[in-house]
Amino acid sequence: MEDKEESNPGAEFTSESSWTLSGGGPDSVSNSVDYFFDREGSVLSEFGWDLPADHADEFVRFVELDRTEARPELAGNFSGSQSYAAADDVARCSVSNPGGSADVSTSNPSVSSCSSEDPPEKSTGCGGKPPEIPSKVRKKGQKRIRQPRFAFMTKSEVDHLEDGYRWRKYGQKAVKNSPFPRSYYRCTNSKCTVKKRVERSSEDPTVVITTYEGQHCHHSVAFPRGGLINHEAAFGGQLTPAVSQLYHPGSHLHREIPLNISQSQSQAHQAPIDAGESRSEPEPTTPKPPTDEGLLGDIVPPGMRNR
DNA sequence: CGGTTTTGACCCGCGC
DNA sequence: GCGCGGGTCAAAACCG
Repeated sequence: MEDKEESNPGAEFTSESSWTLSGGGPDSVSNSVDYFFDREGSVLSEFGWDLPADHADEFVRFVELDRTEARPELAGNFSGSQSYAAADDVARCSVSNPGGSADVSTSNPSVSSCSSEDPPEKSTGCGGKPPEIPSKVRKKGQKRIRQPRFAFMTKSEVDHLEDGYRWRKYGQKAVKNSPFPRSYYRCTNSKCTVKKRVERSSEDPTVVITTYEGQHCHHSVAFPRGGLINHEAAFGGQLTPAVSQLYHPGSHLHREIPLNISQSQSQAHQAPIDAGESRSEPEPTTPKPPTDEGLLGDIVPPGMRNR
C-alpha cells in the first residue's frame, strides 16, 4: 500500500509553481525517442510498456508534464529521463501525424502519470486525499496540489479516446485562442482521482491533446494487471493514445517526442506508473478486492461507453 | 432509476 | 486591486 512512497518521493505540485520544460529542442528529439524506446530502462519499459523500438513511430507525442524545480530528483524519476513541459508547451509541440485515422474508438491513452506520486498524505489518486482539495474545503492560502501530468498528442477525430478506463466528464471550458473547448474528465473510480483534460489543438484541429494528471490506483477495465498480451495490447491499453489511431501504415510519423532526456539520476525507485497496472501494480492504499475492473482477465475492449 | 453529460456559476492564481 | 483565464462544482437534463 505504501509502495508508492518509495517509488514516488512525493511530488507536490502546486498550481503556483510553474511547469518547467526541460530543454528539449528539436535536436534532442530523435535522441529522446531513441532513449524512449531503446534504452534498457526506457521510459516505456519503466512504465511497463514493453514496446519495441519500432513502435516509437506510433507515438505522436508523449510528454510528461512535471515540475522539476519542485523536485528535481523527480526529473530523473521517470526512468531517469523525462522531459517536462508545460501544458502549453505541449500544445505547441509539433505533431506528427499518423495519417489521421480516426474512427477507431478504441484508443488508449491511459498514461496515468507516473513519475511521481504523491506521498500518501497527499496522495494521488487513490487511497488518499484527492490531489486537489476542493476549493470549498481548501483552506485559504493552501496551495493547490497538482499531480504530475503527462500529455500527449494524437491525431484523431474523436476527442475522447478510449484508454481502458472510465471517465466522467465534469466540466468543459472554452479555450482562449482556440475554437475548440477543453473537456475535463475524472476517473469514475471513486478511489481514483486521476483526471484528464482533452482539447484539440487550435493549430491542427485533427490533433487531440490529452493531459493526464494523477495516477490510477486501480486497474483499467480493459487491461487488468498482467493482462497485457503483447506490446500492442500494452500500447493500446496503457499508453498510447490510440496507437491504433495513431498508427497508420503508410503515413509518415514524425518521431518527434519532445522529450529531453536528462538521464541524470535515474532513481533507484522504480518508475511508478500506473502502467504498472499491467505489471504488478501495488494495490493502492486499500487492499481492494478485484473490482469489476480488475477482474476482467482479458483484454476487453473498453469500447464500451464512449458515451 | 442510476450514472453521465451539460452548462452556468464560482473559486483561485497570476499578471498587470 | 482588478481583470482574465483555468479549473471545479453542482443542479438539471439526458440516456440506457
